[in-house]
Amino acid sequence: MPTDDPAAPRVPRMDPVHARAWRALVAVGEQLPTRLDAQLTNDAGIINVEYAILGALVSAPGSTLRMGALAERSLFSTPRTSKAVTRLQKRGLVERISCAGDGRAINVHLTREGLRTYLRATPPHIELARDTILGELTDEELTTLADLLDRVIPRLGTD
Amino acid sequence: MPTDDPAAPRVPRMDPVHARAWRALVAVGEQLPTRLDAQLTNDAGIINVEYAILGALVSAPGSTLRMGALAERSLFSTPRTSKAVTRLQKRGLVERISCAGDGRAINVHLTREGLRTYLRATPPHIELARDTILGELTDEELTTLADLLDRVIPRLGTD
DNA sequence: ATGATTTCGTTGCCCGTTCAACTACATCGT
DNA sequence: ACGATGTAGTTGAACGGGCAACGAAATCAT
Repeated sequence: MPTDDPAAPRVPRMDPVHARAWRALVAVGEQLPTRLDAQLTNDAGIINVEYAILGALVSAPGSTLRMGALAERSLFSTPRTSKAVTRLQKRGLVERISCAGDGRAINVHLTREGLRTYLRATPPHIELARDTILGELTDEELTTLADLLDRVIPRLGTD
Repeated sequence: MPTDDPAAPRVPRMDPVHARAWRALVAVGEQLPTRLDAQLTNDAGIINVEYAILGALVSAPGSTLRMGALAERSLFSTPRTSKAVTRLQKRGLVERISCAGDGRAINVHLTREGLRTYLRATPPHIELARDTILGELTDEELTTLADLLDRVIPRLGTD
């Protein structure tokens, strides 16, 4: 009795070891961003891109960063960053300042309100990370996980 | 000289060990879905949700699954699944069959074209997984990664 | 100098996702 | 039997992201 049931045809299958890791990564990819955005929206009315931008500005000298540096740091696309900055600017959390030296460049500067929002969003964000990551994993396991992921991630960005 | 530079105020910081793992997970969450969709669109004109749906149907008895089972299996929201099925149906890859026993339920059935598309999409998908995951990691490391992620993932869906 | 090329950033269009109604059917209680 | 509650699935509005086209300023070549 060969197993060539037409309803379950022989289909190319991933190696089980790979499949397990792959499924897990995809699950993270599908669920984590949604979860993050929901939490941040709830706590501070922003989403993850915006939080990342504010965070980058907070730890930048003069609370200011050029548009491109912002995008590069956060690994976000340029249009995505630009539009996020526009949203933040409309809410007064950030301001665009044209760069003296280079007419094309734009400096993004964190306002006091922006800092306030970031400070308000951060504690629950940290809590979420703890409750999600550390909840089940030891420090050693977290380090192992980070080590492994850090070797996978660079391969995601390129062809 | 206290380090209370107004431009770099004391801000709540995540534990470095956590921070590293967290950053890595978020990076996967931001980059992997985009990458997946791009690849699948290129190879078969579908996106990941749709590929997952086709895949679930392929390994379902009778190539048929109820709407809800489809959503639950893939961890996708119900509207998302419904709309994806609509798209697949418009392209003839899937058909809706009203359930005899329960007037509310809908059975989703894979067409021959749908199977063809799935079979066309799968090999490059596997290649992508190999080139992305296995590219740098040994089988043992992949197993470790999957073990760790499988303990994190359940915590993403709740609360 | 001036035209060609490259770089920085923005915008428009299209599409997919979410969230909150909403329809339709089933089921439960009495 | 019949109204109340619950469940399956769909739909409409708002919104964010990708891609490609664009404008504007700097740089380079001759």
